[in-house]
Amino acid sequence: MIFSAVESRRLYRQVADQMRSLIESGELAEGSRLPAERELAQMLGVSRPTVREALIVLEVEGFIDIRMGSGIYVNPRKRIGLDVPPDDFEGPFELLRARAVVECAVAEEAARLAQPDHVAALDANLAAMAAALEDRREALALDRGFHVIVSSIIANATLNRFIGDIHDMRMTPYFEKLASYFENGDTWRAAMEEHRAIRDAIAAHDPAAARAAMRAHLDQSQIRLSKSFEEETVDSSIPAAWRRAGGG
Amino acid sequence: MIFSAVESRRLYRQVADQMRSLIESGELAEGSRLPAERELAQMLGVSRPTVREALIVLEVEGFIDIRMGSGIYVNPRKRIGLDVPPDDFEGPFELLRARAVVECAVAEEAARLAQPDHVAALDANLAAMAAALEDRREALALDRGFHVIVSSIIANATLNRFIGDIHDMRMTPYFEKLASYFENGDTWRAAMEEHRAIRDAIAAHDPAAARAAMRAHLDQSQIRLSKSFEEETVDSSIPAAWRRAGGG
DNA sequence: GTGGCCAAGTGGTCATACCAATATACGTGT
DNA sequence: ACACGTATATTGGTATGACCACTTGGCCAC
Repeated sequence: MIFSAVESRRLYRQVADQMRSLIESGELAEGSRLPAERELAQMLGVSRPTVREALIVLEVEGFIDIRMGSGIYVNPRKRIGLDVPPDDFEGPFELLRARAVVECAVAEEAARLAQPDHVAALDANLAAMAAALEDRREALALDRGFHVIVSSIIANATLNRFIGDIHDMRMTPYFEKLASYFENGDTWRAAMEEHRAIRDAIAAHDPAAARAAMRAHLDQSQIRLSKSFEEETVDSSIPAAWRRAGGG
Repeated sequence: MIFSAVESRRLYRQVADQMRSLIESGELAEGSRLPAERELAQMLGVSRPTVREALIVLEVEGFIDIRMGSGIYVNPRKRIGLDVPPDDFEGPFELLRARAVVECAVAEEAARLAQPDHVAALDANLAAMAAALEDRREALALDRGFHVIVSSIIANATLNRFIGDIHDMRMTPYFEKLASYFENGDTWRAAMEEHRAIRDAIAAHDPAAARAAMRAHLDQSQIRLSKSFEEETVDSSIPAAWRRAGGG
């Protein structure tokens, strides 16, 4: 394959990922003590500062507890999930299904309540997207922004938070890596056109059309995602579990 | 004071705390670039490894973005605060509206996918509820359980988590106090009957009926909640803001 | 004007040394 | 024999300096 790990070049990240896997898989029992930093450095073939940086990552994420002068201990598994919920990990297909359920209903309601300034916000978002089709980071942020704006029309903090959280999951390293496979200027352009259809339905105060447009957008997103899996089925870096489900 | 900073003796933590404050207070604008690591080290009077460790903390926490060869940039402010949501506090009416949007769609989909064991789980929940109408804690837990079971029929972890989280909010002190005003054996009995209607519609694989039944249940819940406000309008412990909105 | 090349700047990694806090072993006193 | 305190080994914390890899932007050739 042409693409290599885009971001994981940073060594301390690789070390952190490796250790996190060991903890998540249970190979490192809860409460057990890890080897000393100097030993870990030798075992992993890296320098001690690199090991330290990796350990700090895991400490901030809550996986381990570093005690000065004593050692490094594996924390008991509690609710850690900031961006790494180990057990009930949610894959992209699952996310899209959840979005289909929630955001279709949201779009329907938004079409009823939309005010002119809401439509103006959507237009501004579309204009910005048109200028950022080739910038992955910017496009992703604007995509999130569009859906958050639609949600904000309902003016319900609970729904806003949920939809914001869902999109924040796409910013995690796992999804970033996955996204690098199938996101490009063309896919963003298609997504933008689907956004425009949603905007038009909302501006026309047509609930049924808004729901349909949102549904179409998320269906197309799933199709784009599926295609990327078909093209890259050999890549073992994508967890096989992600490919299950998806429904239709 | 007796307690001193027990933990912050670690220098890189102090540095991280200091920088985090600057970002949160807005003194470091979003998107702006920080000085180079070497300069920061000199400015703060610490070594470069210490600065790096502090920066890694902030990166994992999501405050900054470190780009190799380019620099360190302040991330746009997203939802970072997990335990301090005083601003966009969500009242019970807002919660019910969010539930109406999401759970109606969920019930509709659940009616399509329900299996016999799902219906059996709902029946077991109803039977337990019938025996716990006078036990507030137990009834509340069973109510949560019913809605989680309905959600679980769709087998989508994201939705399950969202609905579970929403119901968990009702366990907070604010809601507990509020609930004590209007929850009693009669209200729980009414809720149980509405649950039964939802169960019947799901068992009959009737999506439209399931949606309607869920809608009716949440509408009735809102009416029960409103009634409690009418009766207790003198109680200042209930934030006035909660009374706004609610729709219908 | 355009394109490619190169060099300055920046984060990433390494090696080593020493300091500070903790844990353990040992020896002394009771 | 037991309790306590000190000495020492172990381990994390910080510092210094060097070099590598990547990004960026300007310069130069075309």
